[in-house]
Amino acid sequence: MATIKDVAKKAHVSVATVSRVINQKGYVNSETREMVLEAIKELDYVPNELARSLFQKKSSIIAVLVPHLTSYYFAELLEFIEDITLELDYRLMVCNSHDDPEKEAQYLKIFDQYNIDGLILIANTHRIEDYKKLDIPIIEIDHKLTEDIPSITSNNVLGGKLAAEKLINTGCKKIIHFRGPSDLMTVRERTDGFKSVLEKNEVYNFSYDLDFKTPSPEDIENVIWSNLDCDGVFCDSDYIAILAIQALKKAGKKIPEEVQVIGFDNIELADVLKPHLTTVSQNRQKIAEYAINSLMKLINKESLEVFHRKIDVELIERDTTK
Amino acid sequence: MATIKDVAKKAHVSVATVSRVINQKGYVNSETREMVLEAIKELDYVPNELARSLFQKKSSIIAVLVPHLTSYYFAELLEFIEDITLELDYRLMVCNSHDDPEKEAQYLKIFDQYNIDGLILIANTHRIEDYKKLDIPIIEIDHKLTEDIPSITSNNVLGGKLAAEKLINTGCKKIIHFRGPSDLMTVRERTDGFKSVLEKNEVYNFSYDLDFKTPSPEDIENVIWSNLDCDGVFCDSDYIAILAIQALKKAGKKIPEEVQVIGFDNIELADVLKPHLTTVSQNRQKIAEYAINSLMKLINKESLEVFHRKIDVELIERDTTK
DNA sequence: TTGTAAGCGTTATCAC
DNA sequence: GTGATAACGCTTACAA
Repeated sequence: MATIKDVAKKAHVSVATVSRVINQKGYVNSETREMVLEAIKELDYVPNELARSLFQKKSSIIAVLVPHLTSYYFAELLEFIEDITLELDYRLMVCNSHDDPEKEAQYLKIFDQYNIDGLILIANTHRIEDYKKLDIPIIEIDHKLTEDIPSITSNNVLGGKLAAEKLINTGCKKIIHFRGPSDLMTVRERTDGFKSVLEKNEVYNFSYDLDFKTPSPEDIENVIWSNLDCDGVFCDSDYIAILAIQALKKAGKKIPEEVQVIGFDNIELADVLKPHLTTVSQNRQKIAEYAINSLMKLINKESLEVFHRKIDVELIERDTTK
Repeated sequence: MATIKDVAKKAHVSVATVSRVINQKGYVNSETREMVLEAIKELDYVPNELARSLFQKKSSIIAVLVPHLTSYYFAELLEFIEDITLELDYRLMVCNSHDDPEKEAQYLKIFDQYNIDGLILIANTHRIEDYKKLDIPIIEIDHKLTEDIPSITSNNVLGGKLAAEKLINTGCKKIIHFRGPSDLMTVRERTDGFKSVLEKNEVYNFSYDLDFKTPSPEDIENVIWSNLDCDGVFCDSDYIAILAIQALKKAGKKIPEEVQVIGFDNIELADVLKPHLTTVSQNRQKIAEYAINSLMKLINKESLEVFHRKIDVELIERDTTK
């Protein structure tokens, strides 16, 4: 590994000059520059980012703390985030919390140690204080833990409303809402939006809590078998919706003629599996873009025009609704 | 952010002593140690890993280069890898190549810049020389690009054989093999294993190439409609198998009575979607464990007892075979 | 326009 | 046992 010294020696200049060339800062004679560039090329020199980081107290690394890697929603979000950060010449450190406070704490420490420039936080946790202690910029996705930490979330209330309106407008009279854990803000918001519309229209409905990561197919089946007269199902994830559809089919229900189903997320499978799933689409690309964008602003000490941003969701109508 | 100097000052000792305490190296009086520990706690001090890395020329960061994040197979592999690295107190840098040589090249540069300690390579690429130039330990997963780079792969030949044997033993006479891109080693190996058994038994079969990331449902459907007399389908991924099952159902085929289907990977959905999919299971946990294990050995300058390791696959029989 | 040298936060090698 | 101090590879005043 060639160092800046090697380059300096080869180009017969000082390390300061080489540094100026690399960083395109300060004056440097164009002939000298050529020599240096030449030497850099010959030696295959790349500046050591660690040394740089040490001096500048910034690492060009940003961390993403996610609760899981294996659910499509998070994986795709991460993929978008990675795309953008690479473009901006930042690196990505993945931190998988497994929703485990212990692991989060472990990572929290690491962020300081590596001069992480910023953190994208997608956590179901509630250890707000620990995050506030961190003196690096944070952008939260999906949740809004506190007013102090800027956030990007989907407009979940709208999502709930859109689903409810669709089901009502197509004549549903008894609706099951298979939701996520109701202690999550996203879930409560969707429920609020959903119920607000249904109650105004006096349509019978109830919510059943499931785990997002491993929703129990048996539970779903049981709920459906004890409510065979339902004609609408709204699910807080497409994965849950897929399970619900299976249960409904098993119960001999025709979709969408007898029962309509709406999912949430718009994962890849929603458009592939049959029947194609009507779903509330979260714009993950936009979420990722705004998140990184905002994070960059904070890193550059600029202020955010919108501190808590809501990204609109959209109802994608496919074959599980009329 | 407190530094080692702050701690030294507070504890009325030199930085050298603090360093000794932190690293538990060299002699240090137990009373002094107590004082230092006290100071560390009071100041909430954590050593700066970048400075450490700079000196030691190791970063405790390992990089994982993957072709995608959104396919379940890679996501879960990454998840296992992250689990293990965190346990070993290493950080993970995710590098998503999108199968794009440009991006790979970009990342290749970065590995040097950050003193990355090792690389887990899961690439479909063939830029062997560039990787060899890298003077960091590499473990390759899924492929074996060259004899020089140690690899961990599933026993794909065995996978193909197991599938073929199952189909033959249950009476299949005409078998379609929906495989991945045949320029991939994994795919060729599976094909080899598969065909070796079928040809020995003189069973008619043919292979059809698909993209792993976005296999075309239309292509699958077309192939099936032009081969309605087939009674066995072997797919190189569970995702493909799911699409094939849909096409078969649409064609009015009964599974497994009229047509049997076997997938590959054993993703989560295989055991959830109906009919539950018979599949060749790749042991991702074991692959991840061996990969990190081997990488650690290389990092510690130890030699590997097995340079190219094959992990056995297993046929998981569910409801799509007799 | 260029070079010298201090400093970023560590660790390790010496003396003492 | 402990403390100076050089070194890791870089950037940036400040001099020249």
